[in-house]
Amino acid sequence: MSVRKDQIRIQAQTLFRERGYVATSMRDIAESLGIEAASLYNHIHSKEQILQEICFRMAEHFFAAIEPIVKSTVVPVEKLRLAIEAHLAVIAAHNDASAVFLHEWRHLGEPYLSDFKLMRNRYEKIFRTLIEDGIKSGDFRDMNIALTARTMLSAMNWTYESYNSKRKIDPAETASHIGTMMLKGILK
Amino acid sequence: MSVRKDQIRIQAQTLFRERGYVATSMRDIAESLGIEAASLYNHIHSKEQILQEICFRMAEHFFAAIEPIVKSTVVPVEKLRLAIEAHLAVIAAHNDASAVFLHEWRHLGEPYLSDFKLMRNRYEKIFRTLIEDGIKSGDFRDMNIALTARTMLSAMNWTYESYNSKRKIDPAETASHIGTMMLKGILK
DNA sequence: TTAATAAACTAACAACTGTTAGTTAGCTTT
DNA sequence: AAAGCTAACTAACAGTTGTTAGTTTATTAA
Repeated sequence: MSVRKDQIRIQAQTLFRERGYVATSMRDIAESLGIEAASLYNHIHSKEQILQEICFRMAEHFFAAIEPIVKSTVVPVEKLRLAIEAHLAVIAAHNDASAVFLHEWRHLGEPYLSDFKLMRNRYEKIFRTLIEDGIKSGDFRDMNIALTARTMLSAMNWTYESYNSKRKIDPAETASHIGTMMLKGILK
Repeated sequence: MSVRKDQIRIQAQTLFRERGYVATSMRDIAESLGIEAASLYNHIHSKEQILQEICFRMAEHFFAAIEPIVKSTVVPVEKLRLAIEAHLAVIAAHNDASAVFLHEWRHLGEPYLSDFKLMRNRYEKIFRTLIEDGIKSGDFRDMNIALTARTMLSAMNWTYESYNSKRKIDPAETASHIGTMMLKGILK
């Protein structure tokens, strides 16, 4: 909504990523914006609301990136490759927020925590289905689908770390390499 | 050393894993042992010392598991497969501690934080070398070694999650599947 | 029996936490 | 010029934090 609220969320993303949600105080966030902690409450309802918005906005980004690919008519192997690249592109585009999304969601209170878990499971299910389709088409080996999906997602979800350091990393090269590695890993 | 100190560390592992280091208070740890918070200080020096011991003990476990494999004379491909299985066996054997080791180390203070990062880099370097050897022997494709090592470790490091739920997961099957997936992913 | 030790206790501390209430200064709209 | 709104401020709150000091109790050693 307001521009100030966006600034708060962006500063919070950085701090939550660096120190973690619990170790970041409202006074830390305020200081990074050059205002007092109490002034934050002109723009947001609570500390947890900031976390909620970071987490659920990221969830939307991931779904938005992957849904057109799922609905497309390309062959299973290529569909999974595109999904991997889309997922990695979202992480590269929303670096700090991805770190918070991946590590700090457990500090959400109810009912947001349950909603979050449901959404995450729904997202993983998309990858499970893509893998299953590849098995049915005879391209992938017959394997433990849940285990494969979790392994693939974890092999991707560390990449936000690499966009922080001094070395300049090319997101496209990263995506290409991880995509190839994961696909070769499960092809017949 | 003392049995009570071990009990404190074990309870802390569970709580740190569930709620995170910062969100776990000394009173929480004390309560889980049926004593008062102040009584903990008869056995430990500080809250952070507990975290230090969890993290550095785990580091020792990982090195101890992998060093004999590195020193062995098996062929590069098999060496990497054994290293993957050893790494996954350590995680399976030290479930809660692995979660803390992987996620809470950043709350270490100096000089422990720097020491930890050095050790972790040294450990990753072992995997980088194993991959490099496989490239030199002509078994693995020529690829970004650092990127490959990080991807492999991340593909392994989520597995502590799976040993918590109601479903009974077989660590050996997990290790076998992830090992195969990673190796096929990088073989020529 | 006496002395020493280990491990618990109660009480308290200063600092910090998220948040609320009430106020003020500067724009914008009437 | 007057009124209203936005976004900052100061001050304070009740609760929690890690930790220390001093005391008590039970077990072990002399």
